[in-house]
Amino acid sequence: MSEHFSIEELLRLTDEDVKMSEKQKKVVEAAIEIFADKGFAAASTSEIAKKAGVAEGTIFRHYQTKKDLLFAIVKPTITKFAAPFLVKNFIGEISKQKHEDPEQLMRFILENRYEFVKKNQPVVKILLQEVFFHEEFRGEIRKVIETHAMEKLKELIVFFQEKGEMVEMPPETVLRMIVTSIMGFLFARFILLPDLDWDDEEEKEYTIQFLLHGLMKK
Amino acid sequence: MSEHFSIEELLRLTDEDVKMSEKQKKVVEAAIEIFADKGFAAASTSEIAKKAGVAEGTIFRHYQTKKDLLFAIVKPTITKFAAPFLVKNFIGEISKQKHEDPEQLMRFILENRYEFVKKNQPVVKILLQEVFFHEEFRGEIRKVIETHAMEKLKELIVFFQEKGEMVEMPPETVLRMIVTSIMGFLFARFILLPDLDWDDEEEKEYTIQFLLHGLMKK
Amino acid sequence: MSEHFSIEELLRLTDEDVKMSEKQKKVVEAAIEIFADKGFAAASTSEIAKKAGVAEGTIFRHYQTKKDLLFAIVKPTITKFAAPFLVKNFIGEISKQKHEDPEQLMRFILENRYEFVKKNQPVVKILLQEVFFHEEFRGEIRKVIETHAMEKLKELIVFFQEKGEMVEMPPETVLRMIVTSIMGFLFARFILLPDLDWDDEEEKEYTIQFLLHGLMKK
Amino acid sequence: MSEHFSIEELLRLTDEDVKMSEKQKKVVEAAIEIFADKGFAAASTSEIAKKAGVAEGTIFRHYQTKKDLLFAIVKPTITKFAAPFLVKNFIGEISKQKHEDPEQLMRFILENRYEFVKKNQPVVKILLQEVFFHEEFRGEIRKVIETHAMEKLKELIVFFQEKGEMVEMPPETVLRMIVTSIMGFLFARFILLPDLDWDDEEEKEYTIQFLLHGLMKK
DNA sequence: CATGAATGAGGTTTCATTCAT
DNA sequence: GATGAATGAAACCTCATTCAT
Repeated sequence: MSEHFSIEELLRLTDEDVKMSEKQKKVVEAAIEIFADKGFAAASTSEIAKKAGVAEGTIFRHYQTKKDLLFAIVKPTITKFAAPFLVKNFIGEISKQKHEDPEQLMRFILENRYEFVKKNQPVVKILLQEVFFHEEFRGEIRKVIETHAMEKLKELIVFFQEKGEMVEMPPETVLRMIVTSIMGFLFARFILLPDLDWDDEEEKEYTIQFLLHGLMKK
Repeated sequence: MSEHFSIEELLRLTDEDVKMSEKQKKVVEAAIEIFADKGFAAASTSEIAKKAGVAEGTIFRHYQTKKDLLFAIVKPTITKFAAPFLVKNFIGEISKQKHEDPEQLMRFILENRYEFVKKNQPVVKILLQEVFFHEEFRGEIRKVIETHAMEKLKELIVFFQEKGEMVEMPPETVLRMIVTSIMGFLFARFILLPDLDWDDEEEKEYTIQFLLHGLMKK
Repeated sequence: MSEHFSIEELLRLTDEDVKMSEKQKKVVEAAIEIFADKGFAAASTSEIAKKAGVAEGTIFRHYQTKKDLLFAIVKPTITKFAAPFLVKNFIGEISKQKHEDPEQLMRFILENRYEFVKKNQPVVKILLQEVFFHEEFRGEIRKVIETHAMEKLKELIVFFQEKGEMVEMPPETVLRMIVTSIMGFLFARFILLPDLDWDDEEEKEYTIQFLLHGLMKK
Repeated sequence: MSEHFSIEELLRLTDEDVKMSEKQKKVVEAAIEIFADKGFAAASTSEIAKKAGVAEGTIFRHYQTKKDLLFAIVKPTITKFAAPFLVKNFIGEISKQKHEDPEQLMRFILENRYEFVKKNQPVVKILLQEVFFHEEFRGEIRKVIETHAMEKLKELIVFFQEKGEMVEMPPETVLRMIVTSIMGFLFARFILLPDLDWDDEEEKEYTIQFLLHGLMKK
């Protein structure tokens, strides 16, 4: 992938929605709702068709199989979820401006992914549910996340550790703590207990505090 | 219930559902394997029967529906997962002996649940996969965990906070950090990346360190 | 069959209940109830076993197949239903004593069969339901009724007609009117509308009146 | 509903459910044949499909359950069976033209229902067989027959009785005699002994004679 | 492009019957 | 004699997918 895509361009790129007919959009919307609700395997194409207000056959005009429909929905989200880390320039930019301050980095990541999950709740839910069952997803995630993003982040962690600001743990472990804490918050907030009465700003702040205390030296 | 059950006794107790015939055991084993592998909805009873080496009808002699089979497998695990927190005396004991030392408590919980998940990997995986789709599971978890265990733990947290040893956050939030960090580790270790080359003792130690740094005052 | 059986002997004969073990009796009782309720084909042996309080296998120790159980229940009733007409002596007796008076004959038949159906409601219901589906029943009925009873009754009808007391119709047709009227009453009374508030004596009287008016000359 | 429907129009009307595809018609035909032959519970959808020359799934595209198929076949017949009594004007008409003559009325009913049963033998057989097992049928019959038709007929009977032409019995009882005699004839003729060598015109005439003698004064 | 009837493989479940205990 | 676990065929029904219109 070229290194010169802007984020905007990247997102536009993965938003293939643009080329969709009205009916196709309806199909995707209905499928998202039903997949999120009862899971891929328990969802039936006829139910999707009914909810979308199209004929059963119409789905298969756009997606050769039910699985293709799932992939068309979830795969762009995998990419978009990793997007901020993907474009090397972007991380480069970040690290230049903000690496002085690991706190800033963590705040940025949390805030950023919070917004993303908030906006894409159902698809993220589908991804979480189905990642167990589809090697393709795990492969995609591995490819996208590990290869591109992790390296950069690990470099940053090592960089902070060498500056003496961050605790001495294997960078993979540090990464695990960060991801675990952030995803744990988002998971509790949006997936597990979305009906609780959350004070989002406060919880975000606590999560950052916890990470900083847990990972920063002194 | 008598107050003098040890954990060992309790676990043996809940295991004593085991008035199972040979064939029934085979069915349960096969079902666990297949449910864990492809998920409840995508698993077929005929496949389970074949793997168990029994006739398909045999499954339904013991479990009225496929769902009943799932529940029979998963529900005891929910209880057992919460068992260490359930017996009031046990927590009482802990808090008496160890409340001087929150570190001891966290070590205990982590070690304890680590062993549990290690021993029950497939069923825990099934639970994680299916908790999205079966309100019964969420209800059971809510009943078992929140009602009994959480109260006790929250009290402990408040107790530590009042002693000035623990950071000032809502106890629910502290709990979320603890659970998130421990479960995040276990999830990465056993479910998401079980094939990585983990140094378990080291990772457990880091996780504890992270929690202590993140949550303890000074 | 010998001509010297008394009715009592005949009934005792067909009441094989005598040789039944306690469990077998329970099975038959349960089967009657369930067959009458949901029909033979929709009744399951396991349901019968449960209601009878015996093991599933026990049924098949006494009756080789489910169909055998049905036959064991219904066939004696076919015989018993026709019993009053079967024993030649009996009809001979009747005709000697009562042929002066066809009214007496009709009253006797109606009263007699009324008591029988009343006492054997569920089995009669089963017979009516299943006669459509089992040639064996139709064969049995044909054998028992037509061969033995009908001839005698037709003779009687011809006898009355020759005496100028009864309308001139084919005796089969007269028989149809009698059977139809009596069975129609019993069917409405016990099977179709058993919950209505019947004045049985009155309705029996009307039925006799109707038959007499309809079939007697003058 | 307009008051000007003739019976012919009405029957055509209820037949106009017939927006059936070729295959659907085949399914219904096959189902009628098999239901009539072995009863609803003992008929299998796979047998119906085979006889209809369609895939088994095709049945369930048109009828959600096997029971729905049964109802789709039988319910219109219940309505049609009662149709001649349903249209108020029709009975009104009859009573105006023919109430001078109860004989005319009975002849009309017998003739009319004779033709109907003759044309709809298998479905009527199914109805008779299944009415025992499906409360829905009994409910439908009650609704259709009792509510609409019976009242009118009872009024007529009372009318005849007041004119001194008909015997003094409760009108329900008179009705029972009429229905019993007519249905008894039709049942014997078409269901129970259809293979006998019937002289239909003669038997109809005898039935009428029997009813007239039995119910008319002098 | 869209439809929806049709398919047929496969799903879960029921059930009469057998047989070792 | 009685039990009830086990069977496996067959029941009803669902569903992704195809294709003529």
